[in-house]
Amino acid sequence: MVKPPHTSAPTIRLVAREAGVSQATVSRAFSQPELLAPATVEKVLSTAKRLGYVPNQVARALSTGRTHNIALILPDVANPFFSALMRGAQAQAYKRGYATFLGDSDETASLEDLLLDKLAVQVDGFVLASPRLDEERIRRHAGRRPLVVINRELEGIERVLVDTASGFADAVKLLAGFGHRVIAYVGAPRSSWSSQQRARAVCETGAALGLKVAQIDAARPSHEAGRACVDQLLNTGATAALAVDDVVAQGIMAGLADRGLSVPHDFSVIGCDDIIATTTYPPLTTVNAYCGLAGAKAVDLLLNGLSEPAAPVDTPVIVGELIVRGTTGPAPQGGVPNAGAPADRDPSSPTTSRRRPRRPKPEPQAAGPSSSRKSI
Amino acid sequence: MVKPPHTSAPTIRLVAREAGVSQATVSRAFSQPELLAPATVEKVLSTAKRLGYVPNQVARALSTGRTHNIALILPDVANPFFSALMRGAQAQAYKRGYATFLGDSDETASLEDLLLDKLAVQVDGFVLASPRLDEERIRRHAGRRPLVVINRELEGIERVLVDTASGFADAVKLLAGFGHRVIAYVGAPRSSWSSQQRARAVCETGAALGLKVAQIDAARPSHEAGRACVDQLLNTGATAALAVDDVVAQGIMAGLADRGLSVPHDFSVIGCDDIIATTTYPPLTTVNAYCGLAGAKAVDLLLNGLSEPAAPVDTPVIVGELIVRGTTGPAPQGGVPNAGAPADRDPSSPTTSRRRPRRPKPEPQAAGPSSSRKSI
DNA sequence: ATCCCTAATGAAAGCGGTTACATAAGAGAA
DNA sequence: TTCTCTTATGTAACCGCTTTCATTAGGGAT
Repeated sequence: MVKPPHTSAPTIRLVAREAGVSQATVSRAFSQPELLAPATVEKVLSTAKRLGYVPNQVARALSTGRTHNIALILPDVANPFFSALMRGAQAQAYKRGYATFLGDSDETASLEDLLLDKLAVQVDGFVLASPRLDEERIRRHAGRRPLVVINRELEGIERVLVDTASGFADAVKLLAGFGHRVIAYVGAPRSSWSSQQRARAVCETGAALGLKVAQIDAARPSHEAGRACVDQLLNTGATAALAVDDVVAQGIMAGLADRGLSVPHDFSVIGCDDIIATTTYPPLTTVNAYCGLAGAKAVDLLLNGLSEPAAPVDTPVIVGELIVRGTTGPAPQGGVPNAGAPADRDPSSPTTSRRRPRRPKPEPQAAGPSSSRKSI
Repeated sequence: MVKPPHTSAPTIRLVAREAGVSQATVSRAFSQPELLAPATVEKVLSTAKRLGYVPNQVARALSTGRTHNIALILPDVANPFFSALMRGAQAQAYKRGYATFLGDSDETASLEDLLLDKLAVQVDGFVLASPRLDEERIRRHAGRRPLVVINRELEGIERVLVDTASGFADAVKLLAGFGHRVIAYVGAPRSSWSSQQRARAVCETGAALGLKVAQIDAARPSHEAGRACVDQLLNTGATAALAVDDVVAQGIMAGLADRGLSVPHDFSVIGCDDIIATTTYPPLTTVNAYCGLAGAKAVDLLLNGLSEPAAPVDTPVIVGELIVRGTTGPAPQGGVPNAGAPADRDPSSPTTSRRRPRRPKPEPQAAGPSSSRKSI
């Protein structure tokens, strides 16, 4: 037997001997003190403290089958939506006495599968955010360990959904009120539950208000994709765009800037998630997706299910709200000004008739609780 | 004894019985097959496969003292520097067969301490990124479990450092070449090792080139802080700023925009980390800190140390390089134009003499491998 | 044929807890 | 007083796997 790498910690046996009680008593002093005489508990805990004893989670897990760990599996930690989600989830798990494994699937279904397999024995349950896995395999994993899914609808599997439909509907109304007649939705691939939901809300509300709605689906919802689709976007005749998320919205803003168009004077942009929205310039009008809350909720659901296995499947829905900031304004009279070719395609072209708009009024400090982005 | 929540997996005993061998043989078939006759290994593995047996990590950990887990403790997952770092670390750990716990200390030393305590028994070692903890406590934890620190110098403790000094020196040279005579460094609190290192590089190089260098220390390195310090920044007479990280740099850009100043025409800005640099507009000139690489290196160091405990303390240094993009340009003739008060302080003031600069030439597609920022 | 050595396997004692079951000591109730 | 029922604690059997030590069977060497 290989000795543990460092000085081995005091065990329950040592504490028992020192306190003059049995192992069982020490164990109970920690896990079920109500079974013991108060004086005994006191005695045990104090000697434990004196010796620096801490119950060994691994041993406890082996014996009880409860690890007090959960795992959070997500497609990409570097995506701020997921970072925020993770932050919320980890904090909530910690609060409830659970430690969190992180699994980054790098957007691939197979890696997701492997992570789920590998971590299964070490955790009491999983939170699976925006899974890339097919339904069948998700169900297989769910059959082995409790599992909560975020942003995917699977009948019979616990899930938390972020409902941004009403937020997007409000966003469309805002644009209609500003006089926009043609708007566009820039989405992710059709496989994304969230993107589909948002697209539907935009189309329906737009139709109800008599707007013309164009839809563009980016190959992947990235900054680059948002930036690249701007030509296509302008061709639709739209004067405003709603993006599937803030990152794409920011990309669209960059693309517009490339063409010398100013936001919101020449074009309005709305994002979703409210995660990098306050750091753009102008600050982005967006639909708050309460990412952190979604993570925390999922953890709660999972842990509640653990203590009450018979509980019925609950499906909390988080409703996102429109937050109006600086990237939305009146529709430009006469449509979008004839923008030059993008700068990087024609760097030598003279800067023609570029109007600098009146400065958008940035919502002063009331930009909502901005996520802290500190540095090293 | 409470039964494990779900269907219990087949154990080593079952496999042994089915294969007609002893437990020990099954165990060895998995961990030290070279001790067994090839035919036996074959027989055991095939019946194991048939039964769907997978060795239980928890039991293995209890018995061997090796968990095959590590923990990554960092101040804030939502900070893109740390998300990137985490991504690199987790991927590397996975490659080497280790699972990763995530601990977010929310920038507080005490929580960091608790996380280290709580996770200690479940992991073979820690990666501690930019710790907020005091040296004494770090050493205490390091005495209990192997521990690698990122971006902090502690004699005798393994660490990986990201050396951005030469990158910042190059950045100063770039600015000097552009004719800037007064520059400023906007840093984090003095407690940050990285910020100190960068400040020194800027001051020394600036002095060598005959530039005047101002230093501003933000209370926290956040977007808001960067934005808020712009007044102070302009008062120094500087025509260019180097920020401790990209987030602060982005904040500075927002603050300059508030005042109607354009980058890089009126003012040059340089960041650090290269993590959100390609998503700003114009794309940010920055010093690449190879965040992901730092995370991966730290994991390697940790795991190598685990297999060879006697190995000498190694201190890999990752050298960051200057990446020139669109936020740096020639110093404005006659200094920074007299900017109006920030928009949000005087929203009614007419937009006076605002010049729209010639469009900065954005480095076309060669903006480097942009981190993927996808959405749900 | 005898001895020694090696290779392959098994038996069983942990790893550090939890918990079913047994036991002992009081507290009421009859 | 005797019996039953709590209440507080101890004993010991696991949890699933690893590993030491013992055992057995061949395979040369002498």
